[in-house]
Amino acid sequence: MTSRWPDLLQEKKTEKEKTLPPLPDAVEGRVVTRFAPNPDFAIHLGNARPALLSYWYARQYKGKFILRFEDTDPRTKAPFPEAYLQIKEDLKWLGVKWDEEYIQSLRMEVFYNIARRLLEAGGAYVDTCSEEEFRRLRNEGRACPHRDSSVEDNLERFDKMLEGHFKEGEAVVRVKTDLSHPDPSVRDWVALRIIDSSKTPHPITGDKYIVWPTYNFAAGIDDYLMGVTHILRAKEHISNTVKQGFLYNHLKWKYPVTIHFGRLGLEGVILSKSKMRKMSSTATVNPFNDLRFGTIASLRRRGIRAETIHKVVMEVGVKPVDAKISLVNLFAINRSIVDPIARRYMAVEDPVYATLEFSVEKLEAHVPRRLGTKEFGVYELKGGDIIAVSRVDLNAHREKEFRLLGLGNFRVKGVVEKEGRPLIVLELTSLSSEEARSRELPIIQWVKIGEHLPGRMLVVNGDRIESRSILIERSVIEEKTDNIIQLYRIGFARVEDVSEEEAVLVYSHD
RNA sequence: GCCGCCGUAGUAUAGCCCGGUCAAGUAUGCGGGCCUUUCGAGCCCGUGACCCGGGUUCAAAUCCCGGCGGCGGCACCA
Repeated sequence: MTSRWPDLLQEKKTEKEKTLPPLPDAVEGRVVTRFAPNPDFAIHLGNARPALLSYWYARQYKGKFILRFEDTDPRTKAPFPEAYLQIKEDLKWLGVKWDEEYIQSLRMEVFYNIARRLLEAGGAYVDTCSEEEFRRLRNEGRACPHRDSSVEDNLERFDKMLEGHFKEGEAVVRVKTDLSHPDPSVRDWVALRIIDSSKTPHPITGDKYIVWPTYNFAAGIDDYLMGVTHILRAKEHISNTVKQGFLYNHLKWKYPVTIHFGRLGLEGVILSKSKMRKMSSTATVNPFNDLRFGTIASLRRRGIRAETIHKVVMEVGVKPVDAKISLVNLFAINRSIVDPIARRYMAVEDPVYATLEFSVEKLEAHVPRRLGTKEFGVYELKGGDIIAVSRVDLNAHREKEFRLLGLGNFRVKGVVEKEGRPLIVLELTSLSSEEARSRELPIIQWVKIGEHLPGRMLVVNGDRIESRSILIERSVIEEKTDNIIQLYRIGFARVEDVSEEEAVLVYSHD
């Protein structure tokens, strides 16, 4: 008994790090999970939850993880050809690796075969009632006349569906469930329907198929055929689990262990796929990473790191409650990750030009590049050199002394004209940073002309994206695309593109 | 029509399943202080909350009942 006490004490101390709870009925080496996105758009933060949790569990139990594209609606959720690739890229970026990959639109014969088996088993029927008629009967808990058709009739009419004898809406295959089920949407749900793919061709199979499985039919079948043992998905699928249960009973299959967790929302960005689709219809380059979107591609472009998304998803875990994270909190997590690694640069907006006046021959500036290191940007300044500062800073401190970061303390002495333009004259008062601190002088950043690079910084402002022009230290040229940097007194930004002529940045957060 | 979830500080949330360790944790905000080379970054300290009513219990944020309030999902989308 006494020997157990030290263990207990130690556990208390180390329990800070969140871990995933054990997966029910999981056997090491036998776990199979899947992520099954619809390629009608890129995935967003909400999708990262099932993707990461499914992948993490598969890995934790040394099992298998499957990526499956569920693209069986060319009509109302027409897949985006580019989305298949984008989703794979997003998953890779998130650190998710899949062992197998499937595309449901290439498995249509599989679905048709199971449909025949189901019809043969008497577990389904071809229904040619109108939608309204069926709905009326169903709401009263009554059977539609086709429910009692013979197996032969059903098979024959299913073949007619495949052969194109019916138009959209004229025939569906329904799974027999329970006409008195309290949830009307469960009653004899639709397994296959007709979509006229000559009107709305599928990006992969074109107009080859006109009978398409619904989500519940296709996903239910594939989960079984692919040997999925554990389904991790959001609560919105609870009623789908009930529906698929009837399918599994007809076919004498055992349903996988299912875990339903809450939805993960992000405030301050657009998460609605239909809205994003509409907005991106005019996109010229990449339709998926508009900075206002909550897609993984957009967050990434905005400088959010995969590790940040991992933390958020781990934090919300597999709990059934919905979670809504604010952009501010996402930024806070991201900042803690990015702050130690981001190099610092000075950049100014709306530049005002100034020349420095001092009595020594030259000045040397040391601009700290990286926290806690001896890495500096070093500048030598001689009389007559020109620097730029932000207009707002100059206006705010015109009357007072201020410190130019890494250089010295100055005050505005006057204005001279040079080549027809006004040039502010700044007079050195002291080099001492101690003095600046003790007198609480404001510190502002500056850029030496001649060692600068013009730049643009994209900033999300409400529902608009602004492009602000800046001058930035030329040494930013050493940064690579996707690096996160910090601009003094402005905030963190991601390097989108940098060349000899221009730096393009995307603003992340303070 | 049906199914389900949630109401914790200004905001977003943890804790609730397995009641006591919760005079309630974290982030952000706000107030104050600190920072060897200088930041709207960081660090430290402080501030501030369990929807209402009843019940069970020695003990309830946690269980039960009722009320009020907010939200989500399904139906030939996935």
